[in-house]
Formats: sequence, C-alpha cells, structure tokens
Amino acid sequence: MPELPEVEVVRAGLAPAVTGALVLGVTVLDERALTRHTGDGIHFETALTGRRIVEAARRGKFLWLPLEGSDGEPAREALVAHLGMSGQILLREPGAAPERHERVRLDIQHPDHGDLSVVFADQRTFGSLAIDALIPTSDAAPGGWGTTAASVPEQVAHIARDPLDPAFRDAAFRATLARKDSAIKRVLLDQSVVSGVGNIYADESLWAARIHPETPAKALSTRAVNRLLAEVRVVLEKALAEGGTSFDAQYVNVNGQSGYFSHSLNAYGRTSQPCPRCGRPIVRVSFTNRSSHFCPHCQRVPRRAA
DNA sequence: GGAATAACCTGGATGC
DNA sequence: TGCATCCAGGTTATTC
Repeated sequence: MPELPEVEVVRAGLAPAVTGALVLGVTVLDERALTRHTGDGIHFETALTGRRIVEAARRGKFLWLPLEGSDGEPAREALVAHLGMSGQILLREPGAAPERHERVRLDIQHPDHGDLSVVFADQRTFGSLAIDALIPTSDAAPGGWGTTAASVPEQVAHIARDPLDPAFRDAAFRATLARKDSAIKRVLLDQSVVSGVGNIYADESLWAARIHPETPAKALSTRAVNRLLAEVRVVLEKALAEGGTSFDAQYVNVNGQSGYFSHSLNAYGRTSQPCPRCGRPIVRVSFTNRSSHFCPHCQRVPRRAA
C-alpha cells in the first residue's frame, strides 16, 4: 500500500518528467478519481489544460504539482494527488494503450523529454486528484519534500510533517503523545500527528522499538518515544532505499516496477512465522478495522491493556 | 473536543 | 465451475 516511501518513489520518478512541462490535454475517464476536486470532470480538464507544472512536491502520502501562475507569478494552485490504497501514477508514451484501471490521463509536453502521458490508474478508487489552492505553511518552512516554497495545498494543510522532513519537530511530537490516551499504533496512523506512516510501517516500527501496538501513547516514556521515532525513521529510510514495499501489482513506481522492501519485513504479514529476534511466532490481531502484527514476547502487553 | 467506528471500493482468495 | 463471502486499508464523516 502506498505509504511515505512508495509515494516518495513516485514523486522522485515524476519530478524530472513533469517539472517545466506544459499540460496539452486532460482526459477524465472516471469522475470517482476526482472526489477531492470541487468541480466536475469538465471543470478539472479545463482548469488544468494549458497550465505549466513547476515541480513535484510531497508531504506524507500526498503529492502535488504546483502550477505556474500567470506572468511568472508564484504558483497559487496545484494538482494534488493521493494514491489511496491502490493508486498508481505512470509515465507512458503518447497514445499508449489505456491501463486496466485508468481514471485520468494528462498529456504533457516537456521542453527536454518531448511529449509524455501521465496516467492515474486506481483499482479501488480510494485515490483521487484535485486542483487546489496553495496556502502558506503554518511554520513558514517549505511545504514538503521536493519544494522550497513555503506553501501547501489547502486540503493538505492539516497533514503533519513526516519524520524525514527537516522541519519535523521531535519535541512537539513527544508533547502530543504525552496528551494522547489512544493506543500508540492508532496515533502513528493519525496523519495529523505524524504523516507518511501506514499500517505496514507502523507495525514494523513498533516491532523494531519493542513497543506493543496497544500501549497508550501517554504511557510511553521519553526514552521509548525517542526510540520509536528513531525506528520509524530507520524503517522509512530503508524502505525508501529499497524502492518501497510491493506485495502484488498494487504498488509500482512511475515505470511500473515493484519495490523490494517486502523482503525486509520483520512483523507485517508474517503471521505465525518466527520473530526474527526471539524466534517465537508473530501474531496477527484485528485492530481498528485492520490488522496488527507483532511479537507478543518482544512487545509486551501494557499492564493497562492486559 | 477527543476518541472510536463505519463507510467508501475492487478484486483476489477462500469456502461451499 | 460458479457463486457468495471475506479481506486488504487511507481517509473522513458520523457517532459517542
């Protein structure tokens, strides 16, 4: 599933192909891909056609392509993308055959690479595209990875910075956790607290930090929170270096290739298999409409939740 | 206001 | 073989 590493791989692949490119045409094949857009498909196509893309930026799991303002003014709008669970952004030759779950296609012209098609395909239609206004960041720091502009799409403004963002504040994160009575895994998945972490990397980080997913966030010591934050960063950076996690064709980079981090997982998806640390079996439990994987020996049940 | 839950969605896997 | 059901999970609206 696309979490921070997967989205960053897509952003990094997209950036050289779209930066400076002119949008020649837009085709919306399925308006369900525009659930975050305030207009209909025709509005989306009209608003985007003829615009020039400035760069490719990302915060957490959100991607956006700022659109050049008129007369060289700073970008005031951006094309925002969220991949949801199964969204893909693919670069294709102009006129390439439609992808199986293709929802939107942008035909662009790049000054160096010529004509290209940017295809948004999404099997489960949880992902979406939108044109949104850019607003100043609350901390005056760059909006996210891939941009130096201190702006962010309005619908991304509530998303916290991710742990790999230089502007992420560890102290503020610790203070937030100290006020939260919720289970630490739930807090890790709350994108308004820390972004980019999804079910896979939450399980992996908690396993690495030896913290039970049901531990109340406020019960964690400063030392434990620091250890968890360090492990979140290690896991995300390792996954990024390996091109993300792919279990099937659900996640691929802009060229349609899978990542390799699934071979490095220690807990997620390893139900009944031996814990790489102690050898006891990894267990899977239902947790807030999804599953949690952990080692009951290495990650002890907190007294309150027992 | 904080926390918990349900709904959205498709296709692969599984059971009968 | 074919049909029904379950499951995966990010985000957000709704409910408590």
